Amino acid sequence: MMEAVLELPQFDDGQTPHERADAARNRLRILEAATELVEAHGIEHVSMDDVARAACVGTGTLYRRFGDRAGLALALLDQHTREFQDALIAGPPPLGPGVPAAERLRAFGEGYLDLVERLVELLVVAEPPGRVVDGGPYPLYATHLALLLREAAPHVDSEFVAQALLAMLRPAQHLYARRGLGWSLERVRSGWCDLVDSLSDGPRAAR
Amino acid sequence: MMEAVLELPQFDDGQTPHERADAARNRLRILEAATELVEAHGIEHVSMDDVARAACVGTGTLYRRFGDRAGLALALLDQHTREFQDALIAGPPPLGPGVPAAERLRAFGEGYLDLVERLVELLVVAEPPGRVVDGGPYPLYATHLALLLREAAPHVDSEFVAQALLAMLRPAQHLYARRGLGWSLERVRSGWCDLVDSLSDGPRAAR
DNA sequence: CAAGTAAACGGAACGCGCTCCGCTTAGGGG
DNA sequence: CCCCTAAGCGGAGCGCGTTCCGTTTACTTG
Repeated sequence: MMEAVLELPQFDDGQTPHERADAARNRLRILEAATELVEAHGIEHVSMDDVARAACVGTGTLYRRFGDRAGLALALLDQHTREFQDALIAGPPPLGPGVPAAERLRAFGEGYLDLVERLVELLVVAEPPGRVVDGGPYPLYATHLALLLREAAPHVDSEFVAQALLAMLRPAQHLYARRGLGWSLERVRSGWCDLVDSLSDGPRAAR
Repeated sequence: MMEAVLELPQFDDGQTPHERADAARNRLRILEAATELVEAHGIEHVSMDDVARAACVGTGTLYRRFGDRAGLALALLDQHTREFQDALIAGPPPLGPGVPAAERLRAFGEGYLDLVERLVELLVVAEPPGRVVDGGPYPLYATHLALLLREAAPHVDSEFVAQALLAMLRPAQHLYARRGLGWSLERVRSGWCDLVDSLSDGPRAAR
């Protein structure tokens, strides 16, 4: 039931035992095969067995490497999201540092919405029902937003509001807004901006 | 793949063909058996086959009545949520009408949080990944919140903010806040209140 | 009350995610 | 260079949600 630490593609820091050569080779094979299959058919039409077969690997191997379907999806997502994360921390403004927090909040929403828009299906799979939890990039996003909010909206519980804002951007939620409600991306975009602006609007009297 | 209209426990309005006696009896049996099993073991330990067996019914019947596992969970939820819904529309203030919108917004959050707290597991099952959509009580909640927001926070897209607020109360999200993040119910509660208050705080200059 | 028919029934069967376990092999120590 | 062992491997197997389809049955019509 997936409780082992789950080997990550981490560097050998002397602490972790070192990843065996065949293991590394298989991880690559799997990632490669999965990427190709997903690009071709969309993740909802690719089963774990499909990936295993295409990678010439047993299903056991697949699960040992990635834990479960969500973990594999997360790994496929990794390259795409890493780029965005780097831009947040050290990229050019307004996404990166160098402008007022309120502006960066808007930029975060717009940038992330683009990401979600492109990768919804993968994101949905990477985030199964009872497990918005660990692993993914959400903790980073949450911290990032909380930090910005402390500056832009010091009058509220910034961690809570960070989570609330993030909740709206969750893939399932976005899917609902876009497909279920039929909202345009522009509406969501400007809704986000209005919302963060109205939270930022000058600190008012403490309650 | 569940596209038929899905028979609801609706009254015979002359338009719908009339539900056959055996069908009605089986619906009751299933609901009864499911309620009991879920109370006894928690929904995560009750399979569809378990329910079918306990209700002395084929699995086919189960699926014809309720569409899928989520539909069954929704039906089990129905009685609990109906009460809350009635209170929203016609109950005593501050949940029902009769006080300022800002106050009712707070009351909604607190009341709904209690509901979620009691019924998370069921709610999670009732809301599978790609389907925050139709059926459940969410549309009602969304409309309700949007209405209140139009009064309390006229300066933003009230439908959008309604969805955003609702997103934070979604079962999976709540589970994450409570268990993943370890937040107390009180923190979530007061986070909600702060948030809606800070949205309500006097209309400010239109942007 | 008999016959016709659409609806409902039940459970075998399917697909898929995930686990388990006996076998194989990489890689370090002697 | 060989041996030993822990890590890795593969795929049969399991549980469960869901579907399919041949059979049964409640209601209607005459």
